[in-house]
Amino acid sequence: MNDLKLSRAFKALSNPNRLRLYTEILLRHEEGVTTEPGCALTELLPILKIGAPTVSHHIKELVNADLIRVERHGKFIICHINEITRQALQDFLTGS
Amino acid sequence: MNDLKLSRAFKALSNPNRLRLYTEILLRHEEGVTTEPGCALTELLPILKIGAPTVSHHIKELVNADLIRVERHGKFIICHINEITRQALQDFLTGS
DNA sequence: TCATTAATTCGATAGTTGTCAAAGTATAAA
DNA sequence: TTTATACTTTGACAACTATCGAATTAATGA
Repeated sequence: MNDLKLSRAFKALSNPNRLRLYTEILLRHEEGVTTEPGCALTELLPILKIGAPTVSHHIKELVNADLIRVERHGKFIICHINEITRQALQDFLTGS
Repeated sequence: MNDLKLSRAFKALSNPNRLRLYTEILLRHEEGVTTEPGCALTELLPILKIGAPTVSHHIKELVNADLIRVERHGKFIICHINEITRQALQDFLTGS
């Protein structure tokens, strides 16, 4: 993963609200043994003190940075961690 | 390390030029067996296509985000990786 | 079909950022 | 003490970002 792509991923995590969204998706992603995998957008909305349009915008940024992917289930949007990018960031910080 | 502090560190890595600076400091930090530890600012300047004032500004941002620390050796500024922050970011991405 | 819930798009705006040129400070060397 | 090198500060400006309210689209259920 090149410098530019890495910096885009870091930029997506550089906003506190967006970082929080990613963190929550990460948490729910960790569980996922008995429960369904992924995280519904509706669950995330009440966690933050920002409106739906802004959350929507932030989710799009996370997707654009390849940090997460989303899929629609009827009315709902389900968020998933993109493991490949997550691993790439981790590797970068390891120095490998 | 809390959300806000984490997001500040990620923000510092969100600019390609600043990421590059951090990467170079990281590389030189890795070597450091025969050579002196740390990385002189003067070495970094010619790597990027930006002026000295901008590099100075970026270094300050990296310091403010606790990603690196700097020390003056006579005329020169030597940059060092802050291992604690680096480890914290890595831990965050591991989900721990 | 109508009402409800979930999410997105649009337009606006206040605030932030990256960059530079010019001027300034700090240290060392001649 | 003058000169040169290394770096910082300041002021400015174009570009970008986070957020909101209002309007819009998507899907479901009554």
